[in-house]
Amino acid sequence: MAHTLEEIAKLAGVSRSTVSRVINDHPNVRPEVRERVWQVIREVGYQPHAAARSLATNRTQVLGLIIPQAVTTLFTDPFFPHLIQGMAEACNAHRYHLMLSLFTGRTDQESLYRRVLRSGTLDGVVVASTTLDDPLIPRLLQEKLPFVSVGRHREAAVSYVDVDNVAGARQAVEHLLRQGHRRIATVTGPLAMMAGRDRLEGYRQALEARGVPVDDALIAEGDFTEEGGRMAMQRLLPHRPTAVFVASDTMAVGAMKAIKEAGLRIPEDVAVVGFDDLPVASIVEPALTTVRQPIERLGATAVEVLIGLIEQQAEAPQHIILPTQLVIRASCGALSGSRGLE
Amino acid sequence: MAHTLEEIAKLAGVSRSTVSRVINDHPNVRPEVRERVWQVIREVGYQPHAAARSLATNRTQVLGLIIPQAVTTLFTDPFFPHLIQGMAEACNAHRYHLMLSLFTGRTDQESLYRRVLRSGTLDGVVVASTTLDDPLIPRLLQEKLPFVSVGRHREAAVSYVDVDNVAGARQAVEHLLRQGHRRIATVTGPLAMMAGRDRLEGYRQALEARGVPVDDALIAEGDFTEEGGRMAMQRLLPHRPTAVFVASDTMAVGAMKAIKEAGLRIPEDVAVVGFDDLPVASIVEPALTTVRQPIERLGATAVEVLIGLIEQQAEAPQHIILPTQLVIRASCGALSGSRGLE
DNA sequence: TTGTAAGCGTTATCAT
DNA sequence: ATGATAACGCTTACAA
Repeated sequence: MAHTLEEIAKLAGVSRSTVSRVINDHPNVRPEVRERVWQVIREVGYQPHAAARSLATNRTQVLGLIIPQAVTTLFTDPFFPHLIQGMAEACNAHRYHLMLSLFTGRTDQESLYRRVLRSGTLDGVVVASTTLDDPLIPRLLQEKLPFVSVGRHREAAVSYVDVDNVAGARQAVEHLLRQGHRRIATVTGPLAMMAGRDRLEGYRQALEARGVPVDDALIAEGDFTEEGGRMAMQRLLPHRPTAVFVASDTMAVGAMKAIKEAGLRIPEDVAVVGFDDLPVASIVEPALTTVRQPIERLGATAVEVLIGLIEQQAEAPQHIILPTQLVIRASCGALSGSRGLE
Repeated sequence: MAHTLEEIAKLAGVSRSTVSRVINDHPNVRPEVRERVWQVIREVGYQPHAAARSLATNRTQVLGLIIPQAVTTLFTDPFFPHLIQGMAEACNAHRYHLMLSLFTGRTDQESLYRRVLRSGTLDGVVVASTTLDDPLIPRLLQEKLPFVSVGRHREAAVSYVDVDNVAGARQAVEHLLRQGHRRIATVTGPLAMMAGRDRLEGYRQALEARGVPVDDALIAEGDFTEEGGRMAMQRLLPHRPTAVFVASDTMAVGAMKAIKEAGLRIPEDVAVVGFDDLPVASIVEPALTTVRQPIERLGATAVEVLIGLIEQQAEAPQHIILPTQLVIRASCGALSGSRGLE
């Protein structure tokens, strides 16, 4: 069933090295010989043994996606499936494989780190949604394993791929300002994550550009979960915002619940804008105005950058920022124009 | 940086074989020697080279999750993230790794099959949501690679883990019958999938047990997508059902849209029950009554069964069915009791 | 252009 | 209880 180079060689009447050359597309093989060898390979359905090859070349053709402990609960967020889908497509296209390492609750971190990072199983790693001080990053830097972060990182040496969170948030808030809103609140993401900080920064920039003072009472930190969004919104409501920019759609769903529970209408009493454009954004009522980010492209790009690093077509650090796009639906009040504030 | 057995041996003043024995917990090593070797290993942070080990043992400690082409669009369904989470946890617990193979659109199927199944990279495979005639199954059978299907399969030789779709659907429909409904429609899953068929079978059984005739006009096939659910419901509405059992929550969201678009109320005019208990079930309005399935446990169980097969603690085929649970919310009208039909 | 042979880092068999 | 030594299946100088 499982053949070896040696057998193919015998069947084709050549030596092991010649078969190897054929398989690896080396020059210096007579065309007729090459063809004969391929013939045999196809006939018997030969497939090189990955481990043996990897032992000889010190390459595995396997990339890892590492999602740190803290976010495994968030794995239910559609962000990750999209990211993975993008990564998987890019991997397939480049003939790499994708290994998934979720640092789940009871896992012994250290042993998993070692098994994953030091056993030579991975040619490179994509890390997603780390916190700013995640110990994984220095660790990776020190292992000298090629890696790319999905999400900006302050450490200059880190290669990353990200969307333009600052600009996206700024657009969202500018849109609300254009509607005439002045008391605009925000539910931020975790400020321990760059995405959380960047979206808050975009909020600030938009207000300041318009000369609207930033009021700390109108800023509440969330944790990217629905329940977190709901609780943050409850803290904001007493300060009477007329609009709120929520840093993720999932949190926005929670925020909308809080608003409705308080007996207020969306968008008449409080306009809402989210971030992500997840499917849920068009399911909720009213449909959610939000900032769309190209998550699959983010994943594909991360893989491509990583492969570039591995195959040394590029040097670390690589920094790539993808654009976002404001998607206007009913929750911001711009469609009905009913506020008449334009 | 990357040490070898040889180096550890030298540092500990023993032979390579002794170090190997220590690492693999073989008996016949003097306790003091064992301790000395571990000491060195810890000091230098040695980690065995996976490829070398795998070449010698013919084991990789890697399991594959294969999702066939047709469903990659469905990867956005929260079903997969949950499944993966369960699988990842089980893998971590048993010191296996998880490799993800999505058969994405433009992929060359055959070459990916070969690279994945015949290169010896995987000790075993979990396949998810195959269609009944998916060529992958016979292929796997023939490769003699241990594998487990998430989802029942008619081929007797196939090991599988599944939830009790028939009983779950039956419960759902029985619940509607108990509410007094008689014109109960159903939006099925794809009938090319076992889950689609089984849930339809449960629907049938419930009706027949009550002596309610099964009316084909009240059965419409969906495809597990929201839009598919909406379209199927549109076909059903002219036949005036007073209730509908939708074979997935995602489709139920679409069905609810269709009902509302037709100017009907839920549950007063049409009661709705879904299947899955995804997060969206509690987000829609009214909240969706649905059949909860233990998706993470499904994933974990699949991995455990697979490992049993690989390590030969069990013989194929293994068949495991997990129970479901009816979750009653507002969309079926049972909470308000407003239909007064009880 | 092709073949020979020496690794790659383990495990496993056999002596000792 | 420990140490040589031969695999495992491939790549890659080096020779021819």
